[in-house]
Amino acid sequence: MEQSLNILFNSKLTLAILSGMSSYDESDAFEGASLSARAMAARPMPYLDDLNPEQRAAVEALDGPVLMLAGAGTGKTKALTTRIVHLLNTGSARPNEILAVTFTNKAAREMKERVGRMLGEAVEGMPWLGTFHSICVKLLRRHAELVDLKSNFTILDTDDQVRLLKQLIQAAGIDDKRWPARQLAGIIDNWKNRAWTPDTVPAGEASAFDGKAPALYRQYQTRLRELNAVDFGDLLLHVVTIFQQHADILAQYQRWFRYILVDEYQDTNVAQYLWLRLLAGGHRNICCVGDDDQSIYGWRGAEVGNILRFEKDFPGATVIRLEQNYRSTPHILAAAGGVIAANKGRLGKELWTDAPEGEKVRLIGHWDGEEEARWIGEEIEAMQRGTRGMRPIGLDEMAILVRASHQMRAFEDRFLTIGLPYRVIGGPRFYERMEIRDAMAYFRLVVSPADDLAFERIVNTPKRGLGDKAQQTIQRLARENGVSLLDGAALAVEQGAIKGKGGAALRELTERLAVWQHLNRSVGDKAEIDRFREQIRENEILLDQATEELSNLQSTDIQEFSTDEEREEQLARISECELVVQQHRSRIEVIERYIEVLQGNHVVFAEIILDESGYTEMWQNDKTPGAPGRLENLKELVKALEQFENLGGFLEHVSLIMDNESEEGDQKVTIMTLHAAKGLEFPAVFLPGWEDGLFPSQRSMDESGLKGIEEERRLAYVGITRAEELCTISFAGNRRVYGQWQSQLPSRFIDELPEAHVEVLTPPGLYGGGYGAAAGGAAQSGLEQRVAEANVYNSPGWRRLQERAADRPASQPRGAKSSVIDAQAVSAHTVGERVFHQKFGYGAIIGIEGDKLEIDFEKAGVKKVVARFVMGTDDVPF
DNA sequence: GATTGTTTTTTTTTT
DNA sequence: AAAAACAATC
Repeated sequence: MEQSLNILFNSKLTLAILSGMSSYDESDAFEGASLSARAMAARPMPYLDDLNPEQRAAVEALDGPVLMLAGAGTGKTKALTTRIVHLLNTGSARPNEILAVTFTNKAAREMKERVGRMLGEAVEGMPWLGTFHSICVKLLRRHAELVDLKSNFTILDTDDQVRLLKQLIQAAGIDDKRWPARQLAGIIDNWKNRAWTPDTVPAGEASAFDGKAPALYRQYQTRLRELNAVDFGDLLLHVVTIFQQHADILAQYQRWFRYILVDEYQDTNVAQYLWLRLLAGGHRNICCVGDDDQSIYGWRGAEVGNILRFEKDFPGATVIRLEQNYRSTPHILAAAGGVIAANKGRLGKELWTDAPEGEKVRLIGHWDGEEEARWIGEEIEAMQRGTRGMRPIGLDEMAILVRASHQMRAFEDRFLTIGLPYRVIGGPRFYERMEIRDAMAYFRLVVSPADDLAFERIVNTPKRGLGDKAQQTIQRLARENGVSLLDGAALAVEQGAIKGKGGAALRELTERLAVWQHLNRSVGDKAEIDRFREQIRENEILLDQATEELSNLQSTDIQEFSTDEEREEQLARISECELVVQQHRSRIEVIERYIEVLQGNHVVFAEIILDESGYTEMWQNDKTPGAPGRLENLKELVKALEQFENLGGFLEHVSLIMDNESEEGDQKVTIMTLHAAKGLEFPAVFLPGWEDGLFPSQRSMDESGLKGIEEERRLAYVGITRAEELCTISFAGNRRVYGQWQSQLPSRFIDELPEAHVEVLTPPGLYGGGYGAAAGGAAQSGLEQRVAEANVYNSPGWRRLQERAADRPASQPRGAKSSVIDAQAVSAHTVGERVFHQKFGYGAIIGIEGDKLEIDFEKAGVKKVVARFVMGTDDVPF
């Protein structure tokens, strides 16, 4: 309803704008809406004075397609927010007619804040400023029925997805060991990113997963529909489908969103690109902001091609380059520029700055990863005090940016021992942690009883003695009766289909859930509250009676009883009575809490659910080291609830929020991945681990070849450009990989650093060691040579290690030394014999070790198995 | 079905 | 080296 009203209003405004767009002064032919537009147009635009000429051009080019190529630190967000303000201020659009998309919630939040600040809170929030995903949820809730969903669909995360796929894989009789669900989830995700439905997956791509992937994809989509659920990829894909199949709806939104702004355009995937192109198809008022040099999400479907192709997609587009950098020193920019110059097919930008020259980028090699961490720790402490005539730098102003999260450990270890405060950004997301997801599953089940996935997750968590068999019974009953799993469970309880402890526990669970669901429905119900109050009164009467009886009993002198028996009886009566009193008291307490819930206190509600389900207790009794932390997390979860209206609202928001709030406050060094650092800046940045295989990552090179290296190079560019004043790159000659020591070569990106902007430091402990970090690097020769001089490969220590390595024989194949023990003689099996194993199928014995057999299975590869789990076959060996 | 011991795998990056 | 997955045992 609200929508149609707005459209009515909107069409009036449209007329006004269409006629008056080119010159603001002519819109007075229209009254009503146009009046406000004109009034706004007359406002001064002080915000434009804060911009440089390019930024200003980008802000003022309101109509038609605009591509803003904004290098790192060039005031991109400023231009974008000012553009929104300008749109509003000129009366070109109302807040709800602007579609502004970002990739992360953080970026969306920041933009909202900045727009709000610039407008002085005059305009209420913009409903269509958000992430691709959050906007798609809104759209999809409105039109869910067009893709066979109900508008209260649930959003699955990766974990749910994988569990669902695992079921499908097993149901299809495929070995889920050889074809793990994770992998299939990745494949399907990829397809969805490219906007491929089960019907449009190209034949060439279909071969994955033994050629069964497309069929599984189709089944998965069917199953999702049955569950009334979508995954992340579906959010985009469904909306695109709706737009493609319903021209009227598309047209409505094309009119509705008068201006479209896109942040980080280089990160869009095909589905997002289609989505944007469809929406912008009418007026083409689309402004995309991005930097092809900062495209680092190719692995999750981002297409740099989208930004490279913009001018072809939108002919006549205005292209504006923001090249003046306000963040970094010239040396830092030049170093970054030197690295990125090696990439091909760039749109081309050259960053420049007015800032004073500052320090060169510093480069240092270390003996190993621990040494690197130690050095950086010392360096941070020195910089904190102020070193080499530089100002003291606060811990908050320093960051260590790593390629992969496992690199963080060395720094954490080191910083813990020297007591340097640090903060890790990234890591497992709060809402992905097991305990949080369990708790959320309980909440989901209370809000929507038909959520089968949530039910599956928590039936036996905490342990209720409901194993596979019991769960299959529930599944069967649910399927036979065409009801949800929860209802199926209720049926099972009624019919007594599950016996013993499990049955009793299941009864309690279903009853409890019924109570919670009732509470959830009755929030705000006055009559219900009165009913509970009545119950309290009843209990109070009973409590009074019991109390009185108790005091009577207690006032009787126990010595009055002549026999021991009588005395014992009396004592038993007293304790029974005490118990009754206690029971009434706690009942009253419980009901009081229920009343709080009914009065709308959903925080108490969450506590009740977690307590009564036994979930809190489960962790309290858990003695694994992680348990206290998990309880803390649960507390945090409950606290986070405070900010929402009710449980339902909380669940809705949380499904899309994947970034964990970083606790602010204390001075701490930040440790995070390069990916997480995009969009951030720090006065001092450390970039450790620049070694071939680690950075650029081996995997990236193996999987995507040259393209992979280019993306890694962009990652290097992102890393260097995070630094404002001081950037320190380092590498180690040796590093532990999977617990094995490996020697490393310096990253090829190091060779690409322009030597004029780099200072090579000498690591302490080499060349007879002991000089300060700043002592070395005076040679006149090329950078590469200087690196060679300074790095560990020329050091005596390095040679020593090489020699030692040569002495040691190459590592033996596992088990080789012990496989000849005489147990072979007593074994019932012989090497070469063909055998059968329940789980792994047929295979040939290739080694015998006591009662353990090493078998090369035909399907499962080489495994070690205990002999008694293997049956001989009559087949001739080999 | 849960607990214990053993083997295998993991290291990109995330809405 | 540590976590996860698995096999075997209780």
